[in-house]
Amino acid sequence: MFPPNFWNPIFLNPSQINQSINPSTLVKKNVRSAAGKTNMELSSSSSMPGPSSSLHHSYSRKQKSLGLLCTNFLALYNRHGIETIGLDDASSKLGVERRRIYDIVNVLESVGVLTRRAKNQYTWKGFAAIPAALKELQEEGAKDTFHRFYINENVKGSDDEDDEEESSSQPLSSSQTDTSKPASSLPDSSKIDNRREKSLGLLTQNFIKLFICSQATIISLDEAAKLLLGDAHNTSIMRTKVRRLYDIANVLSSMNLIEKTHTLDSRKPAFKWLGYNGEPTFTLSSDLMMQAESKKRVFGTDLSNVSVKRSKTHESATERSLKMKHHAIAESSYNRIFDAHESRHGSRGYEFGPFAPATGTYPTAPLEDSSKRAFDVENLVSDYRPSYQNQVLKDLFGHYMDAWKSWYSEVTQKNPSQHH
DNA sequence: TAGTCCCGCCACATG
DNA sequence: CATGTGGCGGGACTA
Repeated sequence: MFPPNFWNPIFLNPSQINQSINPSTLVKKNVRSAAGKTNMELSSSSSMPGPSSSLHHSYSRKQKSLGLLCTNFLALYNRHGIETIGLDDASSKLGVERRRIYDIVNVLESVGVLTRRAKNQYTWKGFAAIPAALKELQEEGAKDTFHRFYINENVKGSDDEDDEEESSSQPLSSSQTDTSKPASSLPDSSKIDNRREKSLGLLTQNFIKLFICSQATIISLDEAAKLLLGDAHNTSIMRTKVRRLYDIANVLSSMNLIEKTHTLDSRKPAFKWLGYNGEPTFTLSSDLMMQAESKKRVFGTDLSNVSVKRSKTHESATERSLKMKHHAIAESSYNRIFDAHESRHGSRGYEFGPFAPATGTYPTAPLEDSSKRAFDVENLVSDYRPSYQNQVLKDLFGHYMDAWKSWYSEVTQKNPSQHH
């Protein structure tokens, strides 16, 4: 093993974050052959490790995950004083290609955390903007066609797309968007937004609506993909859609808006909607978080997991129709959300290596008590509280640095050979 | 093996 | 035409 997030800015002092981190020193940059294939071994030479040469500890997919990147992005910008974010700045500070920044920014924007101001430039709105954004999405979903997703589960003859995005601008989209079809090229006309229809941002909003506008609390990505697509789609489309949903899920997870679990009935992996609980939560150790912050939350009772009804499939879908508005999804399932689970593999899978807190759990979200009932949109809005984050973060960084240092020295001593 | 999802080519949008 | 965006899906990595 090696320092898990070695290059991860989160383990650096905020002040150090400014000097860009350059992962490529650790991981070899991929090279694409002319043929377009990638050759990703790390390597230092042409020696090539077989595909399975696991040993190259120097590379860990996890460390490059979109979720982690998002966490770092948030750590970097979610604090006072930030009002503008430059893509190049983010890209260099986080040490990733700009392409990745777009992924993050697009979903963050769809939830209101960011707003595009100009080319290469985004305005930081902060988590405070989430409640309003969610509320809007909910209303939007409630009124428009969205419900039909729940009404007829299979088959859909005409699809339509629902959506439309932020601000309720147009009444009903109408017309276009039908060409959903296959290869048929499209009749020029309004196809321009064909692209927009498939954007990560819109997908994100629709994905969220799935939770927000229904009583479903847990949805698997496959279900989501089916719902979001008209359905009945060939595997290829589905596959692509699911890939995208993974991307989205990763960033939403790092924001703690959702969390990974699995469907009750089936063992299939799925995501649970957590909603906005008031704080960003960079998912650092809860102990630290708690101690840093005069602790206030108490572990709730845990209890079985989840209530809920899966969305789709039979009647559950039918009945509920779309009256979402308030239904308290909250009730039952809310407390355990932040406690119970998570302990297993770090929540969302990030690894904090030695930082595993004393308790051995990696928490996700400490947040304040108001966390539990997170779902009444109305309350959400009022629930927001300015963050106390700066101080906390500062403390946390200190802790992490210390932990890292000792851990690292320990490891290197045992294993002098591994540097990097 | 099934589930994840990184990575970067390249089409499209904009400047 | 150059640069900014970002859809897309191959296939590597993981559990």
